[in-house]
Amino acid sequence: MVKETSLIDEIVSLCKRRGFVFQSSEIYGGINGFFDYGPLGVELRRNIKDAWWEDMVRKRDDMVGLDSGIIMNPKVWQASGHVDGFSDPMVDCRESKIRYRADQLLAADVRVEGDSLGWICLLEAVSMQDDAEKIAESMKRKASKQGKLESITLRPFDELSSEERSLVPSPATGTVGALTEPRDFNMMFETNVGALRDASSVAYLRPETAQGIFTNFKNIVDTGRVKIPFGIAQIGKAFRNEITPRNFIFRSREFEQMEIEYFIPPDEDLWTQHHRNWIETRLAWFGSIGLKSDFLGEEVHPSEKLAHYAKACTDITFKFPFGEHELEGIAARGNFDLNQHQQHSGKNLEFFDEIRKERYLPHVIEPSLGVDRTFLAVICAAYNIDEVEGEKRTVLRFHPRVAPIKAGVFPLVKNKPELVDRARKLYYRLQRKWNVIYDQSGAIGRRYRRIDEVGVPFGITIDFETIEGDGSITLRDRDSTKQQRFSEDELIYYLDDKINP
RNA sequence: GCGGGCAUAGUUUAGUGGUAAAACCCCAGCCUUCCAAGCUGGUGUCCUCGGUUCGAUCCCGAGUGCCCGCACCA
Repeated sequence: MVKETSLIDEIVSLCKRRGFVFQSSEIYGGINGFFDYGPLGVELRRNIKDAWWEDMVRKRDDMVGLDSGIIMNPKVWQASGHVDGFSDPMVDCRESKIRYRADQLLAADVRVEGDSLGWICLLEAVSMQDDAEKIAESMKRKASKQGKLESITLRPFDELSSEERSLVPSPATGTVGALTEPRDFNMMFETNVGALRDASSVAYLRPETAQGIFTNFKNIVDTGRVKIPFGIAQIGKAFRNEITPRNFIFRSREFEQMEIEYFIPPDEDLWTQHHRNWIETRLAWFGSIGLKSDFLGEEVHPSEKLAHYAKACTDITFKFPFGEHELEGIAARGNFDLNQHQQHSGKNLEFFDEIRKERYLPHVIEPSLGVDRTFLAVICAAYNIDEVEGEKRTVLRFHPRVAPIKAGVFPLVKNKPELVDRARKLYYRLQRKWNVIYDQSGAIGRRYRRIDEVGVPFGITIDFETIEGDGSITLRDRDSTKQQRFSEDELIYYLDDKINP
C-alpha cells in the first residue's frame, strides 16, 4: 500500500457507511478539520484509550494518572513558549506561491559608498553570509560600479521597515515587490473567560495536554507518594488551528492526546536509556492492539531540526495509505518545561530525592500519542478485501482487544422459536461482559459478512445441534472463517482469553 | 493561505434548461439447516445562498466542504 489514493477514500466511505466517523456539523455543510465519531467509532476510541490507560497507568507501579482542564491560566502558555512560538509570521511570494517563515528569510541592502545597488534576499543557512557577499560582489561587477562595497548586514524580513520590505526581491523569482507583508498564523484557539471580553480576559484552548501535567507536578509530588523515576499520564482533547487540516482525521483541529511525562534524575548518562526503554515499550504496545511491526517505523529527528530544549526526539511512524507519518513522538525534553514554569510562576518545583539526599529539577521523557491517529492506523491496518470461495469480502481485522463489537450472536434461522430463545439467552449473558450484537435477519452467511465489515472477531451461532444435540455452540472466526464447536462455558473462557489477553 | 479538480439516495456512480435513475447497503415482511440466495414493500431539500430564465439539479457569481500539488505542522 504505497501510493494508492483510492484506498483511503474507500476507508473514509466505510467509516461513514458503518458509523465510525462523520464529518462534524455535516447537515450545515461541515466544518473544516473537525470530526464526529459514530456508534462504532466511539467504541473503538474507548477501547484504544482503555488499552493505553490499562497498560501505561494501571499495570505499572511507576505511573499515575491526571485529568487537567482544557483552559488554563494564559501564563502557562507564555511559560511554555506557545504564545510566541505559535505565531510565526509568514511571507508569501505572489509569483511562485512559495511561503516562507519571515524570520528565516534574510535580506540586505547592497551599497557601494552610499549608493544602493538594490536588495538581496536569501533563506536562512549556515553559509548565508558567504553567499550574500558573493552575490553582492557580482552585483557590483555587473553594475560596473567603482568604489568599496559596504559590509553586508543580513536582517530577518520581519525586522525590516515596511518601505524596506517593498524593495526586497523574492528569493524564488528575483522580482522586487512579489513578497507579501508578514502575516501572523497563531495556532492556538482563543477564547474569553468571564463575561467581559477584553485583552485581560483572553484564554487559550490547550494545544497539548502536557502542560497540565507540568503545572500539576508539584501537586502530585506533594500528594501522590511518588518517587523518581515516575510518570504522569493524561488523556484529553487538544486544539490546534492548523493552517491546512489534511488526510481525513490524521490532522484535525480538535483531537485527543494520550501523553506521558516520565520524570527522571538529571544525570547526563541516564536519559538515553530511559528514552530507548520508552520507544521499546511503546512499540510493543502498538503490537498489542494489532498494529504489526511491518507497518511501523522509527524516525529519529536530526539534531539540527530539534527544538532548542530537546535532547532527542524519535517518532514512531505508521505506513498510512497516504504515506508514512508520525503516530507518536517520544521526546527527551530535559528540564525545559519545569524550569520555565518555575521561573514564570516563582514557585520552587524541585524534587527532593530521598535516596540521593538532594534537590533537583527532574528531566523528562515525553511519549505523546494521538488517539485519532491511532484510530486511523488501527482501521487502515485492519482494512482488507479478500476472497472467500470466489466472493470478495470487506473485512476489518481488528485485534479482539480493540474491536468495537466483540461478537455477534445468531440463531441459525429466525423462524424456529427454540433457536431464537436460546440465542437471546446467550446474547444477554455475553452482554454483561462485552459489547455484543444480536442479529436474526437474513441468511446466516449474510450475517457473517455483515459483521466482517465492522470487524467483529467472532460469530456465535445457535443451531439444531445446540438445542437438540449435545448443546454445543458454533464459533466462527472472522479471519479464517473456520468454525469450531464449544460448550457455553468453554466458549466464554475462549472469548475472554482472546479479548483480554 | 495560493493554484487545480470535484459536490446527485447511507455508499458508488449515471443523467437532464421542463416534476431524477441504477447497483449495492439499510429497514419491515415472507422464505431459508451454515459464508452477501430469492420475492414484496419502504427510505431523496440533486451542498448552500444569490443571479439569468416563463422555468435552474444543469448556465453564471459567491460561499462552504472534499480531493491533489505548494507551503506550514512549535
